[in-house]
This record gives sequence, structure tokens and C-alpha cells, in this order.
Amino acid sequence: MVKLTDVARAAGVGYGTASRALSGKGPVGGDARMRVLEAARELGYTGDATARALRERRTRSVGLIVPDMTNEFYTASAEVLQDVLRTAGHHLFVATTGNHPGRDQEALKEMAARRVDGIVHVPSGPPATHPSPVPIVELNRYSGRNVPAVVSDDFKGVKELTDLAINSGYTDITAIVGPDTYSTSRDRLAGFKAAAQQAGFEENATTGKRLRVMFTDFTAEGGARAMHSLLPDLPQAVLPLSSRLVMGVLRTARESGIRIPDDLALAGYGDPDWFEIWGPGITTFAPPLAEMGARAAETLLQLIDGNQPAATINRIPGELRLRGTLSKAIQ
Amino acid sequence: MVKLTDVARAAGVGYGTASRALSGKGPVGGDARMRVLEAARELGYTGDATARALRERRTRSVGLIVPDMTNEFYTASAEVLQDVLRTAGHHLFVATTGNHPGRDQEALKEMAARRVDGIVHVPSGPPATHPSPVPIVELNRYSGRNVPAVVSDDFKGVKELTDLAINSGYTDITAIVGPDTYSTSRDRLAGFKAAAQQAGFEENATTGKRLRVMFTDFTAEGGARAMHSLLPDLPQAVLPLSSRLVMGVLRTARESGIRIPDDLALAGYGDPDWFEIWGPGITTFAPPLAEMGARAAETLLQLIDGNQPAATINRIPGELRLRGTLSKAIQ
DNA sequence: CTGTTAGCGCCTTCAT
DNA sequence: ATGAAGGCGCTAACAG
Repeated sequence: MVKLTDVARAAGVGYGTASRALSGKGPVGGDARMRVLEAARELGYTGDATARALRERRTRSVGLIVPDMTNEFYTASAEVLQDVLRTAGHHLFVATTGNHPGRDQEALKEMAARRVDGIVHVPSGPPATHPSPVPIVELNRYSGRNVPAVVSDDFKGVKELTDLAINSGYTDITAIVGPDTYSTSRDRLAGFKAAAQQAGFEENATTGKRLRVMFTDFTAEGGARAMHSLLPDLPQAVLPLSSRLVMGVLRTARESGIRIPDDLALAGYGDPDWFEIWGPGITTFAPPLAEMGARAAETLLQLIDGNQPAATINRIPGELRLRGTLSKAIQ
Repeated sequence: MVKLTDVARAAGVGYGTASRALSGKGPVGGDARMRVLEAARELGYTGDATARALRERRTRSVGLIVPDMTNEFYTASAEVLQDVLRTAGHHLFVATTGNHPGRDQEALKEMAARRVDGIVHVPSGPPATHPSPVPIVELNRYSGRNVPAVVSDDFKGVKELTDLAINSGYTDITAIVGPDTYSTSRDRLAGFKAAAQQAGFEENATTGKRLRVMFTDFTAEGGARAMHSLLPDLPQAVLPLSSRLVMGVLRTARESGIRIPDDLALAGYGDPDWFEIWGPGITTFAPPLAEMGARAAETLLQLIDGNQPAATINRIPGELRLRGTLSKAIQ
């Protein structure tokens, strides 16, 4: 692998001069500069980032820790995150945790060892007790750790979604959410309850307006199971509060011959592109994934530059997408 | 940041001894080892991977270059790729190219500069003219570069899919594929044509068995456009040969009031999870994405270890999933 | 078994 | 404007 001394020799200049010419950082004679650049091109010189990192004490790389690369809920943010960071000269180290808190800490440690300049973290467990040696921004979920977090305003979004269902005339509504160890579950559930209770719904009411809540895994299987247990006593409307939960609910509904929205109305969360073309279209709350990715990147860049961003938890509003699964709503 | 000398001093041993104790690589007295480990834990020592990389001339990291992180077609492979590599002690550097060949070369160069030990590359352009200084495995598509490639056996898969459509009785079939600059387009198209021509179909036939081929972008918009241009003269069956193309076709069909499979039969490619729950279920050829990711990882590890894998283009068989959009097929 | 030391490739200060 | 040299943190080779 050709190195700086090779280039310097070929250009007939000293070591330091070659370095300055390539980096453009110091004074260099126009003639010498040209000869160095020429020689570098000739030899196919590619600076060694590991050596540079050691010397400069920064890697121009940032770590991204997500539960799962196959979930568009994370990758939609990651894509623009990557764009913003690349523009700023940073590249991405990625680790997945499978939502396993142990691997979560492992990944954090690995990133620290690699001396990344910063970390964007979708936490899947409680915060680490040790403070991090590198700047961290949490994305999508917040762990309670004292670092900036960029999340969707799920409380507001789900509240509005629930209002929509209520205003459509349904009086028996069930929400399905993930484990309440995740901030996302708690926020979405809070939004649901706020809307329902404000409208006079009561938990486990046998008459009048009735709300129910089911906890399960944030997976299609979890959604399918929850829906299955609902079968004996179907509500009028179901709100699976993640796109994977929606998937599970639809699977079970299909197997059980339940027609949506005829037999059961539905409003979802998230907006993978198939929501638009499924049946009559799935009414949903769409979090601003792209914007969240951009904001997380910008916040992290601030942190890396030594500035302290203002807000700790940054809630970005999403939007309701009205389609056909909440039938009466679109009349 | 605490370093090796700090640990050595705290443990009351020499520099090298501490290094050997931590790495487990050389002879170390049981007593000294314990004191070092204890001190390291105490101080929260985390070895500096950049320094280690410089010294060892390897980073234990591999680069992954993909067109797009939001496409499950790539991430489904990437997920298991990452698992296999992590088990082998390697971590992932990720770059996306947006299918832009220029960014493709840029990413390759960046990875080389970072001194990754190897690269897994989903190429979006013609091969670079310069040989790569680091081992490369191509995934999903092959560029023609002389490196191992791991791909789905699309020729066979699409041929079988087409046979299925033909045996279902359709005599007017149109395939939609992406730009033929991608090996995937060419292979899938070849499979389609092989089956159709073998069955006596002819291009642009005005009578008898008729096959048509439409080229467009490998995007939902491309699929929608292609489908739109088909509207005046609808075939009996359409084969959008990527999941994004399927998405686009379904969008246009929906807007145009075309019922599937009643007005138009369809067989797709790929198997994102919504294929199963859309309408009567989408009949499709599912490439073995997880297996491809694993194979690519294994092949790269071989290369990194200095072994030369046998096959240049490694075609892994996928499987047909029979569902409802090819109606007569499931009777 | 242990301490000492060279050097991985680079940037940067210091003389010149 | 340029060349020489120190040192980032670590591993491996060597001497003891």
C-alpha cells in the first residue's frame, strides 16, 4: 500500500511538504504542491484513515445502533441520517442489537473502542450506568439517560388518531401496544388513553364506551397473538400501534375471515408503503421518520462540535393519513 | 481516555506484560495477569481500536456498500451478513449509493482509505478499472468484475414462475423489469423469455401466444408508469419482476379500477411480508436473501483468510410461493 | 516470565 | 516555504 513517504519521494519533496500539499492545511509552494498532487494521483495514493485517526484523535465516523436493519421504521431514518452525516464528512458504523439489551451495551462498548466521534442510538434497554465517553443522541426511543433524544410526537399523534376513531362513532375500541419498557409504547398508550378517557371511555366497561389495552411484543407475531385473543369478544375498532402489529392483526383477521373495515375497523401506526394499497387503504398516524433522522444527525454534529443542544427530548410532529380502514371516518 | 500504560502502572507491571495479559496472546504469570485484568476493569479501560489497527494492519471491520438502506431486498441479506461477520469478530461500515455509479466508486475508495479488511458490494454500475486493494464480494448483482458474487438464481426462479403462469392458461403475458444495466434485470428477463419462448410465445404476436417486455426503473414509480402504459392493451397476466415494481403496478391497478386477479393476473418477485396479506396473496418467486447474506459473509471471510473461493458467480436457488394472484393456478 | 523498545502512517510543531 | 523529528496507542520481537 503506497504511503506518504512514497509520494514525497516520487515528487522529490520532503515528507511534511507532501502531507501539507495533500491536506491543503499548511503553506506549500505552488510548484511543489502540483508535483505532489501529480505523484499521488500517479501512484494511486489513498491516505490511511487509521493512522490519521490515531494522530488526530478522531475518526470522522459515527456509530449507529439499531435493533434491526430490516425494519423500515429504523432504516427510513437511517437513510437520511447517513446522508446528512456524509455531507459533513462522517461515515457510518452500524451495529444491530435484535432488541436485546445485552447486545445494546456490547455495541456501545464496541463503538467506544473504535473511537467513533459520536453515536446515534435506538435504545432497547435501560440506560447504562456509566457515562459515555463519546457524544450520544438517542433516536426513536428514549431510555431515560441524560442525552438528547429525537422522537416522534407519538402522544399527540396517537391521541389524534384515537379522536378520529371516536368521532367516527366507534364506542368499543382496543389498542394494541408493545412492552411498556419502551418509551414508544408508553407514549402511544398515553395518547390513546388521553383521548379515550376524555371522551368518557372506561377500561373494561361492560356498558357504554369501552376501551381495552393489550400488551404484546412489537412484532407481527405479537400482533397476531393479541388479535387472536380478541376473537371471542371483538371490539368495533382496533388500533395496533406499530406497523408490525398491524401486519399481525391483518394476518389473524384474514385467517379468521374477519373483514376490515366491515366487521372490524382499524387504524394503524407508521406508514410503510403497502399501507396505501392494502384493501381500502390503512388509516394511520405516520411519524416523520426522515425528519427525525436529519434532526438526529444535526443534533449529533452539534454535540461533536462541542455545543450543547437545547432540548433533551425533541418531539417532532407526524401526520394523520386518512384512508379506508376507519370506514365511517371517510364518508 | 485511559490507555495501556495507565493500566500497566496501576497493576504495577510493565507495558508489554499488560498488553499480553489483556490480549491473552503471550506468556503471562497468573498473578500478574490477574492484577492487570483487575486494574483494567477498575479504570474502565477500552483498548484503542485505531491504534491497534495501525499496528496490526487490519481493522476487523468490513465495508457494506448498498444502493439503499430502506430496501428490504438488501437489508434482509445485510442483517444475517452482519450476524455472521460479528461472530467472526468483524464489524460493519455501511455506505449507500442511491444506485448512483459515481457514489459507488466513491464508497469503494472511502472503504479502502478506512482500511477495511474486506468489502461486500451491491454494485450499481460497471466495474472499476483499478483492481481493489482489499478483498471484495459482490452481492445480489454482479458487475462483471473478476470477484466472487453471491446472487439469487433468478434465471431458474423466474423461469419457473413464468411456467406457472403459462400452465395456468394465460396466453398473453407481460414482464416488467428494470434497466438492463443490472445483472438482475438481465437474468430475470432471460428466465422469462426462456420459459415463454419454449412454450411458443412470441414477442409482439398479434395472434396466438404473446409475450411483451417493458423496461423501466426498479422503483414503484417505474412500475406504476409501466402499468399505466399497459392500460390501453392489458395482457392477461403481468409479471413485475421486483417487489417495488409490484408495488407500482398495484397502485396503478387500484387507481384504474383493475381487479386482481379477476381482470388481470399477477405474479411477482421477492417476498416482503405484505405480499402474503395483500388481497388474495401475491404469488411470487422469493429469492433466498438470508442465505445470500450468510454466503456472502462466509465467502468474504475466506478471502480475508487468504483462501480463494471456487465459484465466481454463486447462484443460490430461491423458492416459488403460490398464492392467489395467479388465480387459475391455485384451483 | 517480564521489561524495554521499534515502528505501524500520519500530522504538526520547530527550526531553518 | 521546506525538512526533520516527536509522538498518537498499541503489538511483537528481543533481551534479560
